[in-house]
Amino acid sequence: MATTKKNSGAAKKAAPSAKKTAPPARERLKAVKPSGGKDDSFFDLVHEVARQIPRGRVTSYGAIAACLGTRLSARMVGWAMMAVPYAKKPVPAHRVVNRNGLLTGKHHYDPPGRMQQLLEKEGAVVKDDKVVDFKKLFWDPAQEL
DNA sequence: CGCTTGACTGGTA
DNA sequence: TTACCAGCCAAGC
Repeated sequence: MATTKKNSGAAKKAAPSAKKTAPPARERLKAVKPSGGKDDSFFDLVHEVARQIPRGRVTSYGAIAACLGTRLSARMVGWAMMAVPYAKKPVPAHRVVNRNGLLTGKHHYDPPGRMQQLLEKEGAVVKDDKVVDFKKLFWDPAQEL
């Protein structure tokens, strides 16, 4: 989104043309690499935390980032989420929403509405693409972990 | 080797 | 109240 000021006329390419961009070499590399369990990749870290999210519970990127010690790198968490589908283990990315409780990543799901469906199926109430009582359903990784 | 983009957040204007 | 700026890490071209 070119949040910064350097967005001027950078609207030439924008976003990878292919929705299913090639899986991050990082993820694939460790896949074949006998890491033994954990990786030094930031992605896996995020994936692990996200997997710890209880059913019917949601969390925010900042919470995960803070849990990892990189509160200022919430962006990376989002990037890691992009690699979720490429991750070896299933990651409930639908339980990860932004600090507003808005399903920002729903667009990345096969069907754009699947994220909401999953949340509703878990018992969460989603309205207008945002989690109702998000604060109540909020699950703090640092608190549980 | 360097710049841009990106599923974000928090603070300031 | 909403809008914009600045900071962080990583991958792609």
